[in-house]
Amino acid sequence: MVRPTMEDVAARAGVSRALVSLVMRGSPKVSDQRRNAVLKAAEELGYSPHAMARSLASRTSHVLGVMVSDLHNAFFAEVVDGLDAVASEQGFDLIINTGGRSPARERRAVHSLLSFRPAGLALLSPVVPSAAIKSAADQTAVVLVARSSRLSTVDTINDDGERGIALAVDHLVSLGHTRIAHLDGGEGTQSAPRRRGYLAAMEAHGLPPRVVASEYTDAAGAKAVQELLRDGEVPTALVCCNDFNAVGAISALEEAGFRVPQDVSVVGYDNTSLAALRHVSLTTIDQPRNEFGRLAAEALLQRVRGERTDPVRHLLHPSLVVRNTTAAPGGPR
Amino acid sequence: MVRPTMEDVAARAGVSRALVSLVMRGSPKVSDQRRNAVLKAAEELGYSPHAMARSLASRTSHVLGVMVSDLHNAFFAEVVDGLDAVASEQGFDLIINTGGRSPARERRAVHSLLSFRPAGLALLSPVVPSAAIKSAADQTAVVLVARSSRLSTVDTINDDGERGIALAVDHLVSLGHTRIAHLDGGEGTQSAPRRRGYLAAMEAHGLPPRVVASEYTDAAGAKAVQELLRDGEVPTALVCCNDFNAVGAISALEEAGFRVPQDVSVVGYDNTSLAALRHVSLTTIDQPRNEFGRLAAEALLQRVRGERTDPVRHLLHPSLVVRNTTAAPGGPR
DNA sequence: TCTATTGGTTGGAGCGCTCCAATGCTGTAG
DNA sequence: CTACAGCATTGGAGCGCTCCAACCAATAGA
Repeated sequence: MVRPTMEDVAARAGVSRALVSLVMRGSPKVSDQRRNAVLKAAEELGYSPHAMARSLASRTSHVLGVMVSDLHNAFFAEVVDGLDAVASEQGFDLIINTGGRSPARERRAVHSLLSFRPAGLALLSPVVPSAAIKSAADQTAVVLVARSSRLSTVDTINDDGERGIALAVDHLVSLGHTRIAHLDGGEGTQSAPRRRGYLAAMEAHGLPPRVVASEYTDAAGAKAVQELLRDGEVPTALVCCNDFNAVGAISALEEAGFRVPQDVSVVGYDNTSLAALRHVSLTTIDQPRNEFGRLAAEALLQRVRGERTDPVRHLLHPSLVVRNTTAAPGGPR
Repeated sequence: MVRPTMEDVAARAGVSRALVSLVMRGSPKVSDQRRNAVLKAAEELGYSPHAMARSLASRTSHVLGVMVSDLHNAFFAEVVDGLDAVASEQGFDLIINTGGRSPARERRAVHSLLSFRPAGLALLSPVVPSAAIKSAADQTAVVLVARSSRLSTVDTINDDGERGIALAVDHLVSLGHTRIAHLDGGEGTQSAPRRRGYLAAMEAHGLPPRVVASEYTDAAGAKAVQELLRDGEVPTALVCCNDFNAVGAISALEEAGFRVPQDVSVVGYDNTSLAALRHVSLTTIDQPRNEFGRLAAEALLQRVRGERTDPVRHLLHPSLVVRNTTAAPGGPR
């Protein structure tokens, strides 16, 4: 349980501690003979450098902190994949932490991450107040994913929600739909641009909009459809605020005797793995999640390397994924 | 961007560095007057202790490393929640890392985690070879979740897969089913005990077993059902290796004109959030995931505190969650 | 032959903190 | 008035490492 130090390796290899340090950092100015001796000694002792001591001494960090607001959401898993790919390519380690969608827990999580003095911090869809983000940004490079901000010291990566919803509406219109309703995400992040996108797209097509209050869950989607049915006026297509909401809407429709897509077409948002299941096979809007992560890591690393101090605002293009929940009104084909 | 140190706080409060250290660690042997002065100075400077320097100096760590084999799987999110709850309660921080289900990446992830010299390490369903686990266990306390091991230096937390599948079979038998097939998880972890449980339960009921090779994905579940149908002999109930597999099986059944549960009953395993969706509403076996995490954290902390050196082997009881994919053969009621 | 130059190697200082032994300071007993 | 606790407080050493200036051949140039 007691790990060897650089000193131990040096003693075993018959060299100085500084030389071991050079070898460990892959310096070219070490003779092959010594290098091999050091590597051999390290191997034999099972030595690996102490990351904390290293960063303390070098006054630099090779760690990026990542605060995931909700680990249960697979959306973030892919963002993390993207972050990880770029980070590890550049020799950075990720330390991840979760905030459980509660501002208090998130605050603690950010605090804990900062106590490791990371080179940068990626906040994935954080719910903490802007002031907390600002204070984090005073201490390290910060990038926000799926949350916008006007702070001049933080970078942001978002998808263009207006455009995404417009893709959905355009798709439905091109199939021949005219009565298209939107199940709204309410207070959720990103629901405002999605609503705006819906209203703008409907207007552009000269169609009357119909926004139904809902939320980002399948239960809410089902409830919204039930209300819609009670009102008697059933649209021929539904643009939902996300995939869960869409799946809930679909089950409520089917329970009420409507067939999807023959009677009603449904479009989700996010292209979660759920949407891809053949049992669901949901037409939806895909966000380039992996790209979110990659860009977030790159934004951080640019700041770390001092290449940039101006904030960047990435607005990525979503894309339409057509599956089996949309068709022309009145039946497929 | 340059953070204040203990020295700065000490200077501002007009005390020594050591006194600040005592205050930061909540020592009782500090006069209220000085304590307040220090806290005030720290507040004004926006100081928070440097976790790495602290752990370097104290030769102790308040960090637990967590290697999640697959972030995309929400199963682990709940395990992490459990870990987090216990850890933070005891003043420990979690640093999470992911292995992406690849032994090479996992090895790197574990290495990276170890370079922080964590007090303990939780490996969630790791796929690395046993030797790698052993070498980690030489360096710190290790607990394995959803993977068994005979290593005497590591603790393990698993669900009783045999019992879980038996619950499923018993449920189906009690509904009147006799032709019950098992879609097997193949090479996946935990698929062996599940298969054993199935065979034992069928035998106990005096029924002929039927194991169909499959995998832990919805595509594999669909494929297995298609093969079953091609063979002509359709069972009245399917016990699947996990929820994804079950959902795939259901869509293949429906595509072939069978109704679930009227014609065929289907049971999943894991009780993922997918199973709870009303559109799916899958009868399944629940594993106490949060409890996995809590027990894992506790096992680690017991070792850290030196309360125990013998390994513990937790085998938790799964439970049956009845939803709408199971019914008596020949239709509900 | 002597001085530069180069490339490899080293000891020492110091990163921000904890821990310990030692210090100063009360207050009380002798 | 001295002695001695008992307590709050402090300087210094040291955790494992990096970085720098200094050092030491060995070779090249004059």
